[in-house]
Order: sequence, then C-alpha cells, then structure tokens
Amino acid sequence: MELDERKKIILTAIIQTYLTTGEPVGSRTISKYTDLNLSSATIRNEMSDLEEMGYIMQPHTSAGRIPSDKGYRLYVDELIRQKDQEVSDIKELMIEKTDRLEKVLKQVVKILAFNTNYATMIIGPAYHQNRLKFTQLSKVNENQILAIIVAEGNLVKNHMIELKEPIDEAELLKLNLLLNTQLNGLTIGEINLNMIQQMKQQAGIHSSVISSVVDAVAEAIQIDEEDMPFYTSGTTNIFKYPELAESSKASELIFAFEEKRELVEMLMENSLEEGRSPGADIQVYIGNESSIQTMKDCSVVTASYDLGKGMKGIIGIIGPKRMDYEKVVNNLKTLKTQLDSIFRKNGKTNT
Amino acid sequence: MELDERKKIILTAIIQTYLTTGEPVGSRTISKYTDLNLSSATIRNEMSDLEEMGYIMQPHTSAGRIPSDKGYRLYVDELIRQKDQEVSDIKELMIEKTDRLEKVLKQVVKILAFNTNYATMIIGPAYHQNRLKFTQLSKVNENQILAIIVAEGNLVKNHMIELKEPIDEAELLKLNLLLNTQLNGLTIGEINLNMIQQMKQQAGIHSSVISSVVDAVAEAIQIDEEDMPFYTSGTTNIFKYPELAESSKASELIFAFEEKRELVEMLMENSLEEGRSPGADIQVYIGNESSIQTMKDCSVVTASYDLGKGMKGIIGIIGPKRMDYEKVVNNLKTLKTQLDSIFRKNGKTNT
DNA sequence: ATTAGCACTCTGGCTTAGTGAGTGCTAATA
DNA sequence: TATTAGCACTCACTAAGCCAGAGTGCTAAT
Repeated sequence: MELDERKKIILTAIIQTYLTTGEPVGSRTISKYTDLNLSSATIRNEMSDLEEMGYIMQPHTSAGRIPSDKGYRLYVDELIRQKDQEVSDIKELMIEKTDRLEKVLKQVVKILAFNTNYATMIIGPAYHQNRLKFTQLSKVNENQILAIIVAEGNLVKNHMIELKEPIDEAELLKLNLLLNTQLNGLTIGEINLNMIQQMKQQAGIHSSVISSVVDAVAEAIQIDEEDMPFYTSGTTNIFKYPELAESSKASELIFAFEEKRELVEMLMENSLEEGRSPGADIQVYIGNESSIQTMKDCSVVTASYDLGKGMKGIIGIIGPKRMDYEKVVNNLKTLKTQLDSIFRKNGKTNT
Repeated sequence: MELDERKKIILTAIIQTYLTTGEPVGSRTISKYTDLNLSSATIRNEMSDLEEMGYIMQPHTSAGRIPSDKGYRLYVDELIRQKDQEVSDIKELMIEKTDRLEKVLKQVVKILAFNTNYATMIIGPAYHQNRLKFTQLSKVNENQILAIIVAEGNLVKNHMIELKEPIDEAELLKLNLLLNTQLNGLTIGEINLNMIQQMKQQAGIHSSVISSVVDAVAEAIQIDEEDMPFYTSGTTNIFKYPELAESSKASELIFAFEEKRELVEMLMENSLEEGRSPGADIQVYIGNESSIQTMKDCSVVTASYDLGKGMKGIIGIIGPKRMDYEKVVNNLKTLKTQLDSIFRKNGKTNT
C-alpha cells in the first residue's frame, strides 16, 4: 500500500489534534477539521489503511486513533520540515549577562522549561580539546599547598596538596616555573608520561607534588561523568501531562532526573551520532527510540551547543510523546544562536 | 480532663500502629495490641476522651482514629524521650574519605535518604565566622587577572577580574602584598570601609582591582542564599507514602525541592531558634508547624551540624507525618557525630 | 469502672444498566 | 471505481444500587 498525499494530510491532522488534546481522535473529527470535504466514512477507510501501515493505532476497538512511534517519526522527519524556514518568532530568551557559566546554564534550563512546559536538562561544556592556560602553586601553610589550574575558557580548578616534605618559597617558585614552561598550551592528550617523568626528575624530592598537580590537571581538563555539570529544571512539568503523571511513571521519571547518570549517558549519545534529524545537531528520540527504558512513554529532544574554544555541551528536553515538536525545535534553535552570540562577544567564564 | 498514664499508653499505641500501617486504627486493635487487658469498649471511651482533648481525630464517623498534629507533638516530645539513651545501633554510615566537601555532602544526603526512606536535603556550611587565610592575584592575560581567595576550612573561591588598565608583574606583586598584609586573618565583619578606602588609596590607579577583590572576598566568606550549596536526595521516596503520592501533592512537594528557595529558608530557621526539641539541635516540625504551606501534610526534621572552625550547616528530612521519628532522630545523631569525627581528623576541604 | 451487646454509620468493592463515541461493514450512489 | 449513508456492534466510562466489613456510640448489666 502506498502513502499517498491524502493519507499524509490525514495523518498530519490526526497527529496535530492529538498533540493538543491528548485524546484518541475519531474519523468524524478529522472529517470536519480538514478541508478535504470527505465524509467520516471515507476517513475511516483511510485510517484503517494508516493503521495497517503502522502509523496509527487504537488503544482499544471502538476508540479513536493515536499516533504510533512510527507515525510520530514520519511527522517530525517529513511533515514538519516544510515549515523549517518559518521565522522563529519566539520571544527573546532573555539570558542575563553574567560571567559565571554555571549561572548561565541554570538560567538556560529554567527559561527553556518555562517556555516549553516540559522538563529540561543541560550538561555543561566538556572541555575535550581544552588547553591548559597556566598553573599556580601557592603555599597555604607548612604542609599544604594549593594548586590552581586554569584552562582555556577560563575554567578554574583548585586542588589542595598535602606535603610530605616541607618546601620553601624558592623551591615553590622553581616548581611553578617548571610546570608552566612544560605544560602550558597543551591539551590533555598532549601531556604524556614521558614529559611527566622528566618533570619529576627535575623536581627532585618534590616529585610527588608534580604527580598531584598533573592528576589535578587531568581532572580539570577532562571532567568525569560523576561531576559533570548537569542541571535540570521543570521536572514537575511532567505532572501536566496525564499520560505521565500517573504515580508510578512519574516516580520513575523523576527518579531518573535525580539519578542523572542515565540521562547524562543518553545525552552523550547525541554528540556521537550526529545529524540524524534534519538540521543543526538537533535530535529527536521518540518513545523506545531512546536507550532508556524509563523514557518509553516520552520523547526526548536533544541539541548540542558550542561555546567556541572546543566547549561543547548538550541540552535536552523531555516531554510526552505528543510534545509540540515544532515549538521545541524552534526554541532550541534560537537558544543555540543566543548562546553563541553571548559567548562569542564576551569570553568571560568562570567555574 | 486529665491525661493520665493509661491515656498516654493508649495514645502511644495508636500512634505507633498508625506509623506502620498508615490506616486509621480502631479500638479493637488497641485492645488486643496493648497488654492493658481492656475491652474494646473501654478503649473506645478513652479514645473518645483523647479525641475531645485533641490528640487524635477521625477521618469520618465510624472510622478508626488517626493522630492529630498535637498528638504527634506529644509523642515526639514526651513519649519518645525515654528511649533516648538507647544505643543507636544504626549501621555505620560509611562516608568515604574524600577531600571535597561537596562530595561529602552529596554522600550524606544520599545515605540518609537510603537509610530512612524519606526525602533528604542538606545545606553546606555557611562560613559565618570564617577568617580569610590568604589571597592571590594571578595574571591570566593582558586584561584579566584571577583572584584566588582561600578562607579558613580551605574554602577556595575564584574570581575573574577585568582590567581597565594593563598591569605589570611588579604592580601585581605589590597588590598581592597589600591584600595579604591587610586582610589575612580577618572575618568579614572585621573588614570595614575604612580599611578598604586606605587600600584603594595605596593601590592608586588599580584601585578598582581592590574593589573587585574585596567584593569577591565578601562573596567567598558569606555565601548568599542563591548559590548556597544545597543538595537533595530521595525525593522520589515520597511516592512510597500514599498520603503524599497523590499527584497534586507530590507535584507540589517535588516542585518545592526543585525550587529549593523555600526549603533553604525553612532550614535556616533552624539555626535561629535552637533548642526546641530535647537534645542536640534537632528539631521536628509537624504538619502546619513548619512555615511552608506545602508541607502541611509532612513532617520535617532538621539538624544542624558543625564541622568546626565556624562551619555550620543544616540537614533536613521530609516525610509523611507518620514518619519513624525515632529512627530519623537516631540517624541524624549518629550522622552528626560521624561528620564531627571525619572533619576533626583531617581538615581537608576544597570547593 | 468496666464490659457486653446492639443499632447505627460510613467506606470500599462489586455488579448492573445506560450512554456516547467510535468503528467496520454493506449496500447504495455519483 | 471512489465515496457515502446507514446500521449494528464494541468498548470505556459513569451512575446507581447493594452488600459486607470495620468501627463507633450508647445503654444496660456486671
């Protein structure tokens, strides 16, 4: 059987009404809603075909139809694309200017959650390609020194080091010099064991300090999943959609948000398999398409953003399958451009 | 009417059975459960009295009784106290040793949530009385310098400062010296405007840097409510208690956890009005006793902890009114002592 | 002061019947 | 051949009625 133009129109109509109502939609509704001027009986036949083809389904006999995952998929892939050009006339997202990246991220998820009425999350830039800017050792007291590590993008990391041997100012200065001449401008990939050995030799009795610093450097440049900056907002929005608000489902979802591990993993997938959806690194996972079992009744939309200097992060939106994909995608697009402009203009970011 | 010994026993019995079942408890149950050897009819009379006195109530005629807020209050205040000595044989809380305060806090809430099956939260130490240890300005590039501020308890704060005028190394050294000789060892209360003016004069053209640093110092020592370190765990535990799991209530509660502002305020009250409950800075708010409307169906137990050096923070547990107060209080007590021992031993903490 | 006994109340679960939305099929129509 | 009108049928949802169980309050007897 072939999916001709009329069937597409009907499918679109079904999906769109279902998006807003959340109720199964019947043939009569479509017959009136569209300007095809077809009787409900004809629509019924078409719907029967569409069901056979797997685009829609019935919750039970004698109920209206609801879109299947396959139906949604077609919808987001093909049927929405035409409107792609449409100006995204979304109100300015109003990101306050601030020099703290963390605050920006928190604001972004908050605004996005507010605008869309879905649950949102963001993971902060992973500094994959990030280069070391400078390091600084300062004496705190007799047996502790503080290592400050600044990477590109002004990501700052502090690390307290316990001393076995006391150290005087002159030696500290030497270590500082050593570290800065050797390491500055390198990415984590470029710092190899050979270099570290050399530095240790030159450091002599304080070689353990070098190890500590190098460890801290690694930690600073490459953030592990555990304390990857991850913020969420609008989790309670899921209560706005009856199909998700049911106690056990809501509980699972919110638990996922609290646990965050699974979500982070899911988002990370985005950066791997780019370019599935039309443009702009935006991806849509409908129901079981996402790798997490918990999300089988949800749709997840992810978008990667790029703050320049190799700082890439990912935004995600979680909502019911019947989410307003157009709106979400538009929101994400404008957000991307806004983030761009903010960070291209003033490069200030702390941690 | 007087609350004699027998009434107390019956009340205790009612509350304790209600704690475990969550169902209204009837006279027959009590008649069998206690060893008073009284018939249900007698119990009924006593219950009728207890109701008149306001300690228990009926959800509807011909249902059993449930404790009122007043009843719970009496229970936690008086009836539980006897067991106070009882060894808290709770399994060791198993806090991993780590030098990052943030991680400890996250662990604590997690463990506590797991142990108690309630929702938990913690606010990190506010460094009220905290003294400045040292500051350090480092040049990042032509028009940015990084200020590192270390306070007692090894709380580190970074602050990026934009320069209007370029600055050379010698000048930077001078500023560093100036800041350290003037400010080190002071609390925020001791740094007054007079000192700041003096320092600005000495700094000459770079006076604006001094302002920035002083601002950052203030921020470092005195954390504002906005980015007070605040962690939660086990929010989904509320779904385990039917009286809270109902969609609208659950939604409100979880929203409160996400918003966090109200919760922080509530916890802060703890530190103000100490010593309401028996020992050890532990306070119990039953239902409407707490200042937040959202919590009217919950009980909140808060405990302040002290890591020494003026670092005080607060832990909170939120659960249904029928929470296991004994267990919770015991958990909090052991936690307090454990936190104590950890931080008294090794004073390492970063941020 | 306590208890046995009884009438009464209320909830929750169950069944029943009725309604409305929607379908699928058949036969008539353009 | 594609469309439509018409009709029988299905299923979820709701309201009403009924019953059992748990629990109470009261009275009278111990």
